Amino acid sequence: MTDKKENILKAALELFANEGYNAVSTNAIAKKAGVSEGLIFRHFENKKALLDSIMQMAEQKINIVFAPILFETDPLNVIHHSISLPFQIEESEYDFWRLQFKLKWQSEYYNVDKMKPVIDKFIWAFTMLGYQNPALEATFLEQIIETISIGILRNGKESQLNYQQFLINKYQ
Amino acid sequence: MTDKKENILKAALELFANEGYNAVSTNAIAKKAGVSEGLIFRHFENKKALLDSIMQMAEQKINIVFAPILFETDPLNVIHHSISLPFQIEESEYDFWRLQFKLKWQSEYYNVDKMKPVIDKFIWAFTMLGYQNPALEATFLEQIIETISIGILRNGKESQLNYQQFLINKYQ
DNA sequence: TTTTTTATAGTGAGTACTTACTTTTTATTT
DNA sequence: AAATAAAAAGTAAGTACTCACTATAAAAAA
Repeated sequence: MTDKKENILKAALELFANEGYNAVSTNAIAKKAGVSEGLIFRHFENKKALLDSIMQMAEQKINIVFAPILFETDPLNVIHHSISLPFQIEESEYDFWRLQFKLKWQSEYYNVDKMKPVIDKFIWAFTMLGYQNPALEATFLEQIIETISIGILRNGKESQLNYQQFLINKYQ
Repeated sequence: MTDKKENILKAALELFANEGYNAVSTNAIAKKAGVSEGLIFRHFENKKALLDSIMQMAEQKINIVFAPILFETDPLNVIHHSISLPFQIEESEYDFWRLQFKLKWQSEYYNVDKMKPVIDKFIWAFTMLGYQNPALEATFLEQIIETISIGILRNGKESQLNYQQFLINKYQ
């Protein structure tokens, strides 16, 4: 991948994440990336394909982030690790995640199955720990993690630290 | 308010909620509302003011929906009633709420204080019930309610019914 | 009551400008 | 010189918004 292509992807990510896909023009992306507008269309078929390319990278990142949980063998660790996960996101990747949550509200990008392996792991963990309703506990935990992530993206990690401890105590 | 003005508001709400503000043209709104494009700008200063008008109506609805909770005198009822609240949303109002959640990701519309009175009521309830950390429990509950609401808007009420019972059992 | 005035509601073609995308021209590498 | 990469210029279809004008209806004056 050429430098300029990477610049385009980076610029597009930042703009899409903060302003929204429709609000950002290809001209604005080109300017931010320091390239001509035409170059965008040499590297990507159209504006939509540029977004798709970003989202594909996102899916890889999601897999990497959740991989340690899938390999975790201690059920309680699965839960505690999951709660702590959002706090390990680097600030440089916030745009990435902001875009994910934004696009969750654009139906064509909402993909339920993306989290399936993680939820299955949660169900396994809650079963092992003898919880009454592992399936519901699992989706509950998933949503809690999402909520913390949103809180961090909006108000920073510090704002959610108490919350992290509070939740870890809940799951003992 | 004239019929046509109401048509414009209705059409704009539906389109904004499903496609997103920037993705919808005033031309599309006019066509859906069955009016001339010019009429939109007679009734509203600009496209943004049309959205503002919709959001103002939304704020009123939010107040009405949460009012019963603020007047509730039994702390456990506050919690149970809150969990059940999302299930009382009528299907005809889904667009309304979808737009709310969508715009939460557009910073200028995100208003923390909107829910302040409700959270204060939650804190009061958890304090009365002798919980160790009422403030954190309150934001936790708020986020749970938001999560259920999102689930309902995405997958319908039925999909969240088990969840409702599960949560009410959690708070006994 | 009839006529006149004034305000409001509504239209649809036109405005300047922006959009995503294409074609042509220029620079750089092999 | 040939091939590739990038920039610049261009295009046609939209975009939000305006404007001159008409239709309706309420208020005021006769």
